[in-house]
Amino acid sequence: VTVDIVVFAIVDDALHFLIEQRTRQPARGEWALPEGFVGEGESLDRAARRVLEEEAGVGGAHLEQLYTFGEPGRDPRGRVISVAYLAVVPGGKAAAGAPWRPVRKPPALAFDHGEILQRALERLRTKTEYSTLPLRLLPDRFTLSEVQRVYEILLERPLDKRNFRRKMLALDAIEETDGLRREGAHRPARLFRLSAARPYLIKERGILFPF
Amino acid sequence: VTVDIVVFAIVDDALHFLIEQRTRQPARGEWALPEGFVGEGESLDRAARRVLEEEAGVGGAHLEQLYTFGEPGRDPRGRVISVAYLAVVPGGKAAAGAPWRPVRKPPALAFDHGEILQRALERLRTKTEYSTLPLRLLPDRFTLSEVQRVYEILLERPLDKRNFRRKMLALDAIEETDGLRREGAHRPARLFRLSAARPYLIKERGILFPF
DNA sequence: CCAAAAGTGTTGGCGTTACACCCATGG
DNA sequence: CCATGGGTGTAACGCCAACACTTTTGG
Repeated sequence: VTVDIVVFAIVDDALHFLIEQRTRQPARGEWALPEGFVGEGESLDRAARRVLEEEAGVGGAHLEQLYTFGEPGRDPRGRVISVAYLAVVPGGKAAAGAPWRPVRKPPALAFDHGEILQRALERLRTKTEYSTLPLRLLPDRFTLSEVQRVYEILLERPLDKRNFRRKMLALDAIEETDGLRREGAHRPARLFRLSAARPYLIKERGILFPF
Repeated sequence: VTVDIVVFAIVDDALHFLIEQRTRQPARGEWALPEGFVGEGESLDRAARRVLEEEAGVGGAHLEQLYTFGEPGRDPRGRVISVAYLAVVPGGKAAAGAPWRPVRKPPALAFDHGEILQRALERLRTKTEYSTLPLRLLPDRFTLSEVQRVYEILLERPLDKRNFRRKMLALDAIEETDGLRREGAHRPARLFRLSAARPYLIKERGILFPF
């Protein structure tokens, strides 16, 4: 049993994910998702967190279980069952030299990792619609315009500035700080942070039966 | 690695799930979810389907992966990782003598099966809001009132008849047949079936950004 | 003074909710 | 003829989407 992790970050105004070059057989030299065996006496969540930190060098990220892949032929080592995780890290922490790849044209990946990536993407995009998970892609302090840019990247369409701000603020997921960001020849932007009260919001109400 | 299955059905106008009495150690004699080891060369989905049919005697049900449980201490046999599945079967097929239990006051369950049940319930309720999964709880032919009753049981609140019918029909998930159900001293009810075109609908649009 | 991004309100339309009565049948 | 559940339409309201200009700063 292994854990595989799809780590997302925004790099250069585009959604990227993290890969590793495999150092051992099988698929030595090929690109793959960060992966590791689950240790004896180690929970799945802890294994995922460990792999994320050891293999990918990323700490404190949002991490959630995604799906479990267990097709018999998916790994040449024999029967390997892989519990896939989805991780989301702030763009700033994306180490400069790390092998981030754009999700728009991903490289060929070993095993069934391409399929895992697709499922992670689908989950991230779905959650963009009804949760504040995308806020995890932002650094500690951020402007509302940056939030909007992240949502636009994920949804792949432009959003109306006024409507976006009104809705985002109404969620109470972020709160003002007294900081300002000054950069460039224009009015400084108010800085926000995740609100302590409800840092991660999932809207429970659905589409079918709001009545 | 095992698969555990939470099988839901409507029995006596209440949501029930299926349990089994364990015939072997560990936890012999206790109640538990239908469970089985994943065979060599068997995919997880196929293992789940097999367990569902062999252990629970249910065929042709809707089946989907739910979550993977891997806490080190969850099974006294040692390290057992369990891929949990959610199954939904028509109420009619609920074998008369089968050990269905109401989800409202479930019996004590072995291992961490209580937790698995809770997560399955949460998923089913969430999907009730934005998909037509609940239609799988109905028999081959059904009336609109029966559909409404199922949704009311799952959501635990009454729904307006006219609004419900309008919305349900607008989804194109069910279609009229020319059959009627006559029972009791009142107007017969039109029978419907799952529509061939879109038997399982998930609304993609979310709450946050419909604009 | 100019360029560039930040910030701010209102209105029309559409979708949702609320609501009450007639229909068809069996006994 | 009466009891029972099946079946149907509309109007008011609230929410959402569309839309343009002023503010603040650096150069």
